[in-house]
Amino acid sequence: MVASTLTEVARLAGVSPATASRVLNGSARKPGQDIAERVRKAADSLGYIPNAQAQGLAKSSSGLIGLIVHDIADPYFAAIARGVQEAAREQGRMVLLATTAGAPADEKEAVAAFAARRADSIVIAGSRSARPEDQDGNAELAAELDRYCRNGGQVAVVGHAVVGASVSEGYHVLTVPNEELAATLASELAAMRDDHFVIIGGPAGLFTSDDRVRGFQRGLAAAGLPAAEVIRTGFNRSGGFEAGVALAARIKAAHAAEDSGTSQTSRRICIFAVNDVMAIGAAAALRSEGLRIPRDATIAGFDDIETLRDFRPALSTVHLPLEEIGRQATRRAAGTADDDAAPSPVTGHVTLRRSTDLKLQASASD
Amino acid sequence: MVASTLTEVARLAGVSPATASRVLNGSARKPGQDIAERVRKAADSLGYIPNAQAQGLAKSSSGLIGLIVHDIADPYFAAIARGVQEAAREQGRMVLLATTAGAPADEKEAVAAFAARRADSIVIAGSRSARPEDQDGNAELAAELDRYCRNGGQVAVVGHAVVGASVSEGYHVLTVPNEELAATLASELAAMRDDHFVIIGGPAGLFTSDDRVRGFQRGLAAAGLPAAEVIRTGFNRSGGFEAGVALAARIKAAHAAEDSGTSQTSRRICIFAVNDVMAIGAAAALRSEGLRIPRDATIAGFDDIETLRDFRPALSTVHLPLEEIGRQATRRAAGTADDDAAPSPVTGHVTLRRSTDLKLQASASD
DNA sequence: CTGTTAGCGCCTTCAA
DNA sequence: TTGAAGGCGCTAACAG
Repeated sequence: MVASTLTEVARLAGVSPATASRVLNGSARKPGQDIAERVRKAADSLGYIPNAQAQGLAKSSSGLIGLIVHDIADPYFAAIARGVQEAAREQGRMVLLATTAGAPADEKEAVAAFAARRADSIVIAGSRSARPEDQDGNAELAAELDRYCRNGGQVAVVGHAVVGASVSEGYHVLTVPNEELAATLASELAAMRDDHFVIIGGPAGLFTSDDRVRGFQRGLAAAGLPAAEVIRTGFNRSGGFEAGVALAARIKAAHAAEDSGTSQTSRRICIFAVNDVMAIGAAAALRSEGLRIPRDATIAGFDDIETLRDFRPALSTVHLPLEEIGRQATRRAAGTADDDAAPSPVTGHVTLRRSTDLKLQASASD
Repeated sequence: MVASTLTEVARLAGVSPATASRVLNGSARKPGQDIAERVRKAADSLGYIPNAQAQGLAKSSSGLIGLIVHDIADPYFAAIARGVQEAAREQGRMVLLATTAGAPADEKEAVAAFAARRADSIVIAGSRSARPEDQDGNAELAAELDRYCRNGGQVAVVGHAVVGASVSEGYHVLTVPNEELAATLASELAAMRDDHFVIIGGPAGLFTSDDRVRGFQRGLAAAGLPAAEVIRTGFNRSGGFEAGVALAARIKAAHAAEDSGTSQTSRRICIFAVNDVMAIGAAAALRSEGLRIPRDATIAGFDDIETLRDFRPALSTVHLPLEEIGRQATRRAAGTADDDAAPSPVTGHVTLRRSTDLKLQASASD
């Protein structure tokens, strides 16, 4: 990587590097028109591009913002990433991407790498984990973040604070009302049916999942219903699919029992998958087993992933402003938002669609 | 951003910065065990993190790889990004993300920004455009890329070369057989039906779209069929939806004519949307107009987007190894792949599913 | 307003 | 093997 330098430009323009710097890159001082013109001409005749590394070194700031996600191909993270990217652009920064599959140890590495690059701020988008196997990783991550913040870095975490993180200057948490929204979803669903509820959750210890499970149970309780059974599985499409297979077997067994008169009319199952992708997986499983939604079972998800909106039957879910969350987190970490004191909170809303539509249960409607 | 420096570590360990550097960061020379130990201890007692900017400045290389996409939230790009990210990780590099909505002018900016950061290589994933309004932007982009390459940068472009780019050292194009695959798709579809074909394409001038349209027409011609009508619209879900609305009207009109005996039996329509997202949009439009697929019309897409696989009716499409494409491009740009001479080409394959299943046309099957 | 002088933190010859 | 010195490209004080 060889390129013309500021010094070369300056020489060609017959001025000092300092002057060239002043005209080419922002500075409080404004050089004379004639000189400025000369420098600018020299600059683009040489195709000069400032060396951001050198600038960063000199100013000790990089114009970089680090983004940590579990998986950039997951539509949930992709949507957040879009928001982050947008906000970064507004701030005139670039985003550095790191994917970690949710492993705190990897996240720690990513933070260290961002710190090494002197990223101005870091946005952590993936769900926090309190699983025992992540304990050590979490501690290291917390330590790394702490150091980063002490060195003047800004951090914004989506959802929950990093386990063990000591609150310090420059550490912001963008709370997502997962629990409340899940509770609302539960009560709206419970209000109009007599179903048997089952929750398909992620691994225990994953905050986002746990919150949603807890909230849903709370909503059920508030409606005077017993707690739902919780099936723990992977926090992704295939996890949902597996759980769906198991549930399908159960549903079919119940149908069979019912048909043979062995048991009284079995209650229908209403499935709550803690995210849309899992819900889609579960729905696919039911369908592959010959069951139909909402006829044989109803189902709801969480997130309201855009790409999944055209899925049929339309998935009942909880809308989350993913892109906005990304933007907010980024702004928060930039200190741009003075509203750090009273940050505009993230809000979502329950969106009931056909996948939980009772009126359709009688008729076969895929 | 204040952090402990190599000098501090060296002082604490009682050695020279040079030695500390040799211990902490890779070097040919290996310092003595005892000394090395001392340095390492000093380093992490101070929480030393090397300043990548300074390292980059000194070595003039950054460990950065720039990725340019239209929109990171688009599942097509998200999938490619995953591959890029993976390959970058293998190479021990980090990825810098830029989104441009496909505007060459923005892409030029992005390249300049990457160059400023001294990115080791750049991967451009978005479709190239030859639209008149992009002419100037393309020229600038080509110039910028050329300069970047001349300065030692490596560039890999997915699909087509940038319009006007003069082939230079370090400029790689990862060809995607869009045309061939589209032709194959057309012939496979044509082989088993007597439908009236309609193509929903992106704006004229978008290479990826144009290639697929051309290929499809070629396949039709090879099957002895007349060229299909092409509807030009946005290269995204809403473009597909709009086109779908128009087609739905036409289909319904034909049905009405048929019912009233005004016309003879109208032939069914087989829609080819140049990408999956557009196909889904079109399908949604038909559905919202009360039409069913494949009963009232069949439809096929292109890309085989993972998130869309659970869509019903399952979408016929052309599978593209998106993630692998991202990986390959990244490797190519790293010079890692000696196979630049005989690079393993990208291959895809036609995947026919229910959305074009003729046997289902008689029965209503969503 | 312009030029000069120091570094920013690190790597890399070159001597020792 | 280790240390000393110079420079990567730029900015920020300080003179003039």
